[in-house]
Amino acid sequence: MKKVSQGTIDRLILYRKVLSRLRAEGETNVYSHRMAQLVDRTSAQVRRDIMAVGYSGTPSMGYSVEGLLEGVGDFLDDPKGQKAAMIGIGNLGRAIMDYTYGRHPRLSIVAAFDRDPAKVNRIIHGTRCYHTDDIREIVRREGISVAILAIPGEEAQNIVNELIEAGVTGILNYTDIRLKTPENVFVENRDMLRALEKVAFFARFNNREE
Amino acid sequence: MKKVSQGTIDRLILYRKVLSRLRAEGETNVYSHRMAQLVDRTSAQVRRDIMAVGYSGTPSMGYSVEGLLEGVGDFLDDPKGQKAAMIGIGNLGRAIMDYTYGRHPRLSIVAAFDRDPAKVNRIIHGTRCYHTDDIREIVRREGISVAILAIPGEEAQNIVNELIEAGVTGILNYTDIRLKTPENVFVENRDMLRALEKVAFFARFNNREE
DNA sequence: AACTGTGAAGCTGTTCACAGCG
DNA sequence: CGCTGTGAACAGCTTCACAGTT
Repeated sequence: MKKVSQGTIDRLILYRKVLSRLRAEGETNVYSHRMAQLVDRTSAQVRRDIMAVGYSGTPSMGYSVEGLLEGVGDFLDDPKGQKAAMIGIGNLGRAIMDYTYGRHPRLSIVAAFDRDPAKVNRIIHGTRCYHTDDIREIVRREGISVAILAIPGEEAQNIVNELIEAGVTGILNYTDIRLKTPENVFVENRDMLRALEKVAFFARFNNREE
Repeated sequence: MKKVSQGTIDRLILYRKVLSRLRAEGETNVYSHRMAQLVDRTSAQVRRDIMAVGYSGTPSMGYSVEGLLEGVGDFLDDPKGQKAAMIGIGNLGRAIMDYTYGRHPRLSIVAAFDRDPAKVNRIIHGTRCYHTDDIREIVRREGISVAILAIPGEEAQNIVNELIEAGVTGILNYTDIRLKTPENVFVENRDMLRALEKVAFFARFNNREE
């Protein structure tokens, strides 16, 4: 596959959500201009992004909502599905599990880990919680490729090392530390304090949108 | 002030954190090359970013850790301080309050809101929780400029309207809906499911870092 | 007439590379 | 010498604008 930018992926994920709402509203077709309006972008950009997935519309009808949804889904998702692990089930871990539960057909959190023995063996939304000592074993056995870090920073690097060793190649990092990872592992940092600082900065000036 | 990109702000926030660690470790000076290494960027970019804050180093010593820290702080922070409100104190709201509590000298969460009467009037880390009906009054009275949305999507737009009317100009949106806001309000979207989808996508290929 | 798909132009942010300095 | 600060080159992404299609 040719290279696709992070921006394009971000937007495709957004288009998918918009499209599924359109479908729910009974729309069968949509023009790039309407899509653009719904996500606050230009129509040219919408068309470019859609080029990346290899789906084509027609000048007369625009895009088929159903067809484009499928095209975007095939592009973004692994057809075999992907499994994720939640590391840490404090308030944040639980919030994310609540929020994502049952929302995605081909991507789901199938295991949770915590080092508090009181939490081990609990079930959250059908997902079993294990001890962090068992990360390597479970991740490997389940074929988990994505991990969400919702723990305090101190332990993070060690756990990440184990995750990677067990086959994880994508990490969603809510920790405030900078992880050291090999080239082929994708890390998305989502430090919440840093996000707040950023918003505070731009709140001080009259500014552009995201 | 001239225009500064979001990327530069993101990195300055990061530099600040790195610098304060260096200070804690007793370092008094630092070169752009070392900074670059610590945040995984090029030295040229570090120097460019620092140009934006208007601080200067010297060829012989690089940058003074103390001086640069102060320069970056003066650039990023409002000297009068800024106040933030937390909207929603479910798991996510509490996680963020725990995590950010006492971590920033010039930016703090001074009020929380929830519509569950059982939560109203509780105190979390010294922060009072009010009913969402009182948002307009409290936000205005306290001079709150930033809000963090940690509620289900349905209510979000209405609450945002009130927040903006009361003077909020920056929103950190953990909701999955796209907010409609006037030009001069800055919105940072942090939908957690979308973040997970993104990581899952890039986890499938051997990829670049953030 | 209005849309898609897309070369090509335009822009923004990043990196190069070097003058100037201690 | 090795560093900073920065003009200039470069790269990547976004937008323009239009040929092709129905």
